[in-house]
Amino acid sequence: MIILSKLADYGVIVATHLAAYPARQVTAGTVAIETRLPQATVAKVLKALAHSGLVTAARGAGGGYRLARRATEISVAEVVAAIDGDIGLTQCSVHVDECARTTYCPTRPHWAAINRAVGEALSAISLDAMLTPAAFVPRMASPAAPQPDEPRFSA
Amino acid sequence: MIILSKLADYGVIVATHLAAYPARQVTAGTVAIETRLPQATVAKVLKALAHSGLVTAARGAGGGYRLARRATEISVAEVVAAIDGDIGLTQCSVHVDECARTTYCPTRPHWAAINRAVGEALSAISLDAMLTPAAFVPRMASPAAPQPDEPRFSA
DNA sequence: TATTAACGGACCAAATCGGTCCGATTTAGG
DNA sequence: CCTAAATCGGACCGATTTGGTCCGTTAATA
Repeated sequence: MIILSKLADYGVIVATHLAAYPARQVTAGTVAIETRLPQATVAKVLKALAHSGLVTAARGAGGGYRLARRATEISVAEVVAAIDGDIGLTQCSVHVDECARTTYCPTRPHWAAINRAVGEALSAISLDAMLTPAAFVPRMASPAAPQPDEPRFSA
Repeated sequence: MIILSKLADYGVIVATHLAAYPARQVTAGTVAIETRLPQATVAKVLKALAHSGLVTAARGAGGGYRLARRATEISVAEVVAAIDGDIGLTQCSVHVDECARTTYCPTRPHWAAINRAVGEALSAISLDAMLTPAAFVPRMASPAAPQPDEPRFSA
């Protein structure tokens, strides 16, 4: 299974690209070329980012986008949430009222702890951190060979 | 966005239900009734769990399913992976070869660290733990009011 | 006033997902 | 044996979501 939608993935790429040149104001078309992503899709992604306030948009000639905050102060979690919406593991996490099992489902309360962990993992890394070279990423390779029977969480 | 598919969610519910009566061998129909889930879907879920070796299946009259291991030794991560497949945040996490951006995409290596965190969160909790009362779930409620501008990771 | 570029939304094709159903196979019991 | 009970392994469909494109409108610059 893949957790992030393609759009959210693009969102992180685009936002990280903007973070690489903080002062510059760029058009959606330029970002598309530089990231080698389809331009119509990049425009859609930037619209979503602008709508959530992560980037500021300037219309008209000479307009374009730029980060609304410093790259150290925007987390991957925010970018993902801007495009895919608020993050929850299960149906009842996001749409609490629509779950008829609320009263008798024993597993439900336990998702909260896992949810926190996922959220914190996504919140802990900033766009600025995404720009640092891969060599500095902590524990990128598995310390030991993965157990064959264990589910894999690959890079 | 919702991370787990409905089927995977059902899988955890069903597996947890089996964990509640470790010695019993039950049919898919019985599990469906007791969990109040549609029986055809429960059958599908149990098939997937059996295929991955998490539960053992006995065919024929008097057959049914039971956990293959003790409830303390099966993690939520395994149940989810059995139904939704191996877990990865991005496309390039799961289908490494299909990503044309591999060579120049700066963000790619950084997903590994986040991936680990998500995987560990899902691996840390066992089916047995899912059965413990909600009052013992650590830090279920937020210690402080959530920041309005921060993405939410609700229960 | 013309050009540039974001905005807002509609729109479509494709893929995925939830859910059901059926024939084949296996086991237990009378 | 023969029948009933169950899983197994797929196929299958309808609904929803998703990825991606396009267009008219608005706003800003020169």
